Amino acid sequence: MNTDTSPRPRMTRQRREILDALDTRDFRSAQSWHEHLRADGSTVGLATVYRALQALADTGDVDAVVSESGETLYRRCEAGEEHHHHLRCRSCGKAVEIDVPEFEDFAHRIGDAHGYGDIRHTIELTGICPECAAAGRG
Amino acid sequence: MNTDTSPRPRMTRQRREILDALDTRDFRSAQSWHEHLRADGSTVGLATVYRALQALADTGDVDAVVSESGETLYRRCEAGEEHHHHLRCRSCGKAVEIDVPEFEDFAHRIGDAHGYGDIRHTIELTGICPECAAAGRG
DNA sequence: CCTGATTTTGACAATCATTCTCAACAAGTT
DNA sequence: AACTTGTTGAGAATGATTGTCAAAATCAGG
Ligand SMILES: [Zn+2]
Ligand SMILES: [Zn+2]
Ligand SMILES: [Zn+2]
Ligand SMILES: [Zn+2]
Repeated sequence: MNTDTSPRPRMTRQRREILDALDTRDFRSAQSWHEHLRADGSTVGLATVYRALQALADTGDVDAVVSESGETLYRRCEAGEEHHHHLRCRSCGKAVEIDVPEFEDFAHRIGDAHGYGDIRHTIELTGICPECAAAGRG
Repeated sequence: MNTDTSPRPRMTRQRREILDALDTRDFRSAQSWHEHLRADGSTVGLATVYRALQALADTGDVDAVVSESGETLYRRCEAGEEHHHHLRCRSCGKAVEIDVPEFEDFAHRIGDAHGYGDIRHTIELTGICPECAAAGRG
């Protein structure tokens, strides 16, 4: 059987630029990343940014969370990082990675207890970071 | 000062119908609740359903969660119920309320540790309920 | 019950994030 | 260089949600 169904993506100028932009490790929407890129002189298209971020999220190279307003926010994940969660600033997107070890088991136990299978969980902490609080934002 | 800024909403036929429909205590999108209502003979408009659900969510009479696809799902909350979380079926919306007492404190401790204020948290467990699993859905 | 002040409704337009379309383009191969 | 095939980007399309506003309904008062 051939399990290599998807060839590795080609390294284009756009993909490079997007990867570079992601070094600013904050949570931002695809549109926001696009603005940043254009502001930096890039001519990359919005659709391309969406496609790249989704592809990266699929491979686990970036984290994606859905904000309270329903937008999807993306952030580069530390290489080789394991499953984890975030404490994110609702104002600027700055995030800290957190572990909630006790919860990982708890989730499955609860699922089993109610007969639910294929359990997935979401844990998101949001707040206002020190900088934003000091600046009166948020 | 007058703190009573919002008069209690008028009891209209539409509001009554929506409240009744909510007795089916599953998580459904505004559009889905609207379909149910129409299927039951109601002539309520979509915008009205959106407005009612949002108002109820604001007062805490219904729970609102954002699904992975970004849709907002609503479900009637048990009267007088305190803060809680859910284990929800991704296929049919059936949900069980769960407590995660250990986590409630943890959230604030983590926030303090990083200097983040106005901490909020989201915990959602999703899975496939026994019925859906048996029916091959999901 | 009638009336008027105010709220609510609903058809439809408008928004907004995201996805789709498809012809032009560029990466990587030979 | 020539070719094959994945990638791009402008703009259209989609889908959920919100805004608009005239018509209808609620609920005090009289
Ligand atoms: Zn911040
Ligand atoms: Zn986890
Ligand atoms: Zn189910
Ligand atoms: Zn909680």
